[in-house]
Amino acid sequence: MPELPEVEHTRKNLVRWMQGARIAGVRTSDARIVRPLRPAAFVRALAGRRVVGIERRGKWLKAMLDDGRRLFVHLGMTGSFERLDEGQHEPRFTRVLFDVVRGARSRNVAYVDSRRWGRLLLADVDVPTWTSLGPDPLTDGIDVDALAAKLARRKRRTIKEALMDQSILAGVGNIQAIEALWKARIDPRSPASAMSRADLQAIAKGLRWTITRTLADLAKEEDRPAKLLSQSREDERAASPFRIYGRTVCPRCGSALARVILGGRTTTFCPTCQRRR
DNA sequence: CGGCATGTTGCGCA
DNA sequence: TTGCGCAACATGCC
Repeated sequence: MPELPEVEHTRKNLVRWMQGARIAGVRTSDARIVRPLRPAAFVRALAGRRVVGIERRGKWLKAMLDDGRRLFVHLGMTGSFERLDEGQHEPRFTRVLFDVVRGARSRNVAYVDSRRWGRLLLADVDVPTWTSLGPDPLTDGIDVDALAAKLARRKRRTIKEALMDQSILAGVGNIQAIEALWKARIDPRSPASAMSRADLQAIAKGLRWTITRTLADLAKEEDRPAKLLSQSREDERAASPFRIYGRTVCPRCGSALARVILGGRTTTFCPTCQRRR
C-alpha cells in the first residue's frame, strides 16, 4: 500500500532486516515482477550478494548491492515486504522469497503482492525511471520556485493531477494529494498554472503535514499486538488516519464532501472550504 | 454480477 | 520534444 509514507516505512523495515546482511538465496517464479530478467537469472544474480544500503526516492526503493548492482523496487498498488518468523507459514500472495543471513541467523523476507503490479528490477546502473523522478518532498523538501516553474507548463492540468505527476514531485499519490489540498484549502480542480506563491507554500505545508502524519501513524501500529481492536466498518472509518480520503463529511466545516474524477482517480474534496483558483 | 481500489506505462495525437 | 488523454495491466474484495 504505497505512497511516499508507506514506502518510507518499508525502507526503514528493509534497512533493519537486510542492510549489511547477505542474501543467501532467492525463490521466485514470477516473471512479471522480476522482468526483464527471467526468474532463474534474477535468482542467480542475487544469490550471495550483500545489501550495502537502501535508499528511497518517491515511491521507488533502491537496494545497493556489494557488486555495484542495484535492485530497484516499486510496490505497485498492493506490494509489501514481510519478515517471517522461524517456521512461519509463507503469506498468501508471496511472489518472491529472500533468505537473508546475518551472522549465524537466517530469516525469510517475503515480497507479497496480490495484484502483481509491483516490480523488482535488477540493474547495473541507475535506471531512467529512477533518475527522472522529481524532488522528494520528505528528503529534498519542496522548492516553491522550482515547483512554480514546472507547473507553469502544465496548462491543461489540474493542481491535483500535477501533484501526482512523479516528475514534478516524487511520491505524492492519490491520498496524499487529496489530503494536502484539503489542508491548503484549495479546490483540486484548480488549474495547476493558476497557483500563487502563497498557494504553493500552503500546498508544500499541506504535503509535509499529511506525509508526516501518515508516517507517524504507520510507526505507531508497528508493534501493536495484531488486530485485537474491533473491525466493523464504522470502527475502521473512525480509525482512518486520513482527514477526508474515504470519508463523507468535512471534519473542518461539517459540509458533505464531494467526489470528482481527476486523472482517472476518485478525488474527494470539500466544496465549502476548498476554494477554486 | 457490478463496481471499486494508496499506480505506472505505452500509444496515438496535437 | 513535450504535454495530453486514455486504455491496459491483474487481482481481490465488498
